[in-house]
This record gives sequence, structure tokens and C-alpha cells, in this order.
Amino acid sequence: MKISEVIYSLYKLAKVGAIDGVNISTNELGKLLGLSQQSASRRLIDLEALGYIYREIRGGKSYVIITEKGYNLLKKFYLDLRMIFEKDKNVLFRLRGRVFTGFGEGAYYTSLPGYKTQFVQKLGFEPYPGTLNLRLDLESIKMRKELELLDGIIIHGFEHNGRTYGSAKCFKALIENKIKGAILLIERTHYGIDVLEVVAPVNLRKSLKLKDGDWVTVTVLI
Amino acid sequence: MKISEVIYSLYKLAKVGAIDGVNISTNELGKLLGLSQQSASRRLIDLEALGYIYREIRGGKSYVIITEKGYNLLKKFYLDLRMIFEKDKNVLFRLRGRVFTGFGEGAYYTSLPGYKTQFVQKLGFEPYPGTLNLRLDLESIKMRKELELLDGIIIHGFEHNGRTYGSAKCFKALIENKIKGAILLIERTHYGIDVLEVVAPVNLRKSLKLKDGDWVTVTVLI
DNA sequence: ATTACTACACACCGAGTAA
DNA sequence: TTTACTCGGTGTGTAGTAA
Repeated sequence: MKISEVIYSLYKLAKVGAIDGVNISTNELGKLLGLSQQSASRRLIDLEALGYIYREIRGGKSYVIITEKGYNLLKKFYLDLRMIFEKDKNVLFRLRGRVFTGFGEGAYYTSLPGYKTQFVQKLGFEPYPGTLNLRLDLESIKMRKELELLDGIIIHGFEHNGRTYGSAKCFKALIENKIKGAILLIERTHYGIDVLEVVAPVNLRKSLKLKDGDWVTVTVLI
Repeated sequence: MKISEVIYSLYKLAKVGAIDGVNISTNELGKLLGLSQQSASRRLIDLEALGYIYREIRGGKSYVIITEKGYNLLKKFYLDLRMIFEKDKNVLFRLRGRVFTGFGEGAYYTSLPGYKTQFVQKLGFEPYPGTLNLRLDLESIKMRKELELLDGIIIHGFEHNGRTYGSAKCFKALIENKIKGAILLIERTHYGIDVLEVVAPVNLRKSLKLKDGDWVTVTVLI
């Protein structure tokens, strides 16, 4: 059996739920694969013999579940295709969260020369003293976790008068499709992973007329 | 030629750069595909005849570039796999666009019984008569193009009094993280691809206090 | 070195059919 | 209804070879 047929069959099976297990007749499968009932039956037999699926008869129909071997084969294809299609695209996340008032320390940190000079040099703007705090929605928290894994712009920590100041990872971002700024993933933050801190050259609260509870969209540019 | 072979061949070709164009001998391609030189040669001839690749001889070798038809086929395969593997992330895309006033025909179409009953049945709500028109930003237009390739919820066209009404593809969506509705990709629309039409059970302009030029974020859900 | 034709072999598909 | 066997036709791959 050709590898292309294995992949195509696993793909069609996965599409109807065979990763978690699916009850399907060979007739139905045949239609999905563009084959006769007889050929679909043989296809299942072959896939099972090769270890790509597990199969049994349940209620007269075939119950099919893709094995780990089959899952890994299909996933490798998926990841290859992702490389192909997402390679030279500005990978983009769009996070969304509600404004809230934080501890007010953002203003202190962003005005420290040890950080400020790095911001100017690496982000191209002098940050307005203070960060905009957003409490992210569920999907944005997932995206934030992916951002943690990515290489961003590193703002290095430093030591001053015996006190250490932690480092942060930044990504350039567009706030509300209007204002260029950056998001900060701060190493040692007092906030949880559901909080995102945003900096910009201007006072975001004022410029965008924001008040606590307002939703803000941040487009991360990579 | 079987579709599975077409996809597999395009995948291997894309992997070595055939989306942008690649110089490859039939011998090399044969090795990639697990075929003889002769079969690889025939494979290229067949793919070209079917319109999936463009091909010419350059410097003694075959220069191969995947056509739009081939690209779309492979991309659909990729997006399907993404749906399969990323289904636990239930956000597909986050589109963003500015409100504008359209021709006002949305109200007419959404109130037609031929469409309305399908909306209720397939989307689970009766649409407020009228659509919200959004002019998308650049990144959202790219996302919209990807949505065109995906399987969505199909609203079928129909004929009434000798006039035909086109079909549309829908995706459930969350507008401004607040209101459940759907986006419409209309088959025969008067607008360009930079326009997205949004429906919801309520008057979105009123509920979200929107006016022309306001930015709106639409989260497309699986 | 290339591509790609012709000829032939065989793997694969579907019809018929059994269970 | 199912699944899945046998068997015959054919699509697809390869070898040989030309250009």
C-alpha cells in the first residue's frame, strides 16, 4: 500500500473523528475515499495490518480508531505543511483583554534608565511611563502561552544599588489597530498568566479613551 | 490520477520549494516520491495536464511551479489538518475591520424565508434583519482567504419566482467578545474580498453602539 | 547528463457473491 | 442491512531506449 494512500485514508478518517474513534460502514468510508464498499473494506484491513488503525465490528459497522503510529504519521504531515504555509508569513496573534488598574508600578519600571534605554534601542520608542494592564480572555491566554515559547525581543535585567531588576521579553504590537507599541512578558511579575502588560510611546488610556472593563485588541507582529 | 497521489506529489514538491518555483530533475523527484525517473517524469506530465503545476525545461532540468489550483488544493488539505489537530483551540481566526454602511440589501436577504429558515436551523438563531459590514484590515483579508477554503456551514441558494438566490458559507463567531453571531461568505456578493458581512440575533450597531469607522473584532469559532 | 516514449507486468479496484 | 472473499480487467509503475 502506497504511503500517499495511507495518509489520505488517515486524513479522511481523522476528519470524521477516527482520532477519538468513529463508527463507520465500509460503504460510507468508500464514498469518502472515492472507492467501492469492497475496496474500502480492504483498505481498513490493510491499514490495520500496517498498524495505522485499530478496528473492530460494533453494531454491524466498523469501529475505527487511529493508533499512535497513524496519528504520528498524519501529524508529521501536518507539521511539514505548517512549515510550508506559515514559513514566510508574519505569524500573527490577536489577543484580547479587558483593561484593569494594576499596582501602578509600571510607571516606575518603565522610567528606570536601565530599562528605558533598552526600550528606545530595541523597540524604537521611549515608553510612556506606565503600562496598560489587560486581563486576557481564555483564547488569548492560550496564545500568550505560545508566545512564551517564541523568541522575542529581550530586555535584559540588571543590578543597581544591590537590587536586581528582572528581564522581560517583548513583541512589537499594534493596539486597537491604531497605536504602535509592544507587549511585555515579564519574567518576575506579580500578575498571573492571564495578564498582559502593554507599553506604547503615548498614554494608551488617554489616547484610546479607555476605562476599566473596556475590551482592547492587541495585534502581535513577529 | 488519484487525488491522494496529487496531494502527495504537491506536498513533496512544495517541500522543496515548488510554491515559489524549483529546478529539479525527474530523477531527484523520483527519489522524493519513491518512484523511478520515468514515473516521476510521467507524474509531472500528468500534474501539468491536470493544471496543478506549471512546468518547463530549464538548464536541462525540469523547472516546476505549483499553480494556484495546486496551491489551493494543498492548502485546503493543510487547513483541514489544522482543524483536526488544533480543534481544542476553538478559535480559528480573529478578524478585524471597520464598520461601514453598505447598500442596505442585507436586511432584505436576511428576512427572506428561504434564507431565514436555514439560519435558524443551522446557526441556531433568527438573524436580525440586516448585516453589519466590515472593511477588513490587511491581515484579516489573508485570514478571510483561508476561510474561503475551509468547510463552513453552508446556506444553500434557491430559486423563487424565476429569480435565483445564491448560496453562502457561514462560520459561527463572537463579535467584540460579547455577542454570538456568524460571519457570511457570500457566493455572489457586490462587495470585494476586503468586506465581511456579519449577522447576529440582535442589531449589532445598536447593541455595541457602533458607528461608521469604528473597529470591530470578530472571533471565528469552530 | 537530461526528458519521455513504448511495451509489458502487476497491483489495485470493483463486480459478483457469500456469510 | 453489514463485512469481506475471489477473480478478472485496467490503471500505474518500471525497463529499455530514443532524442
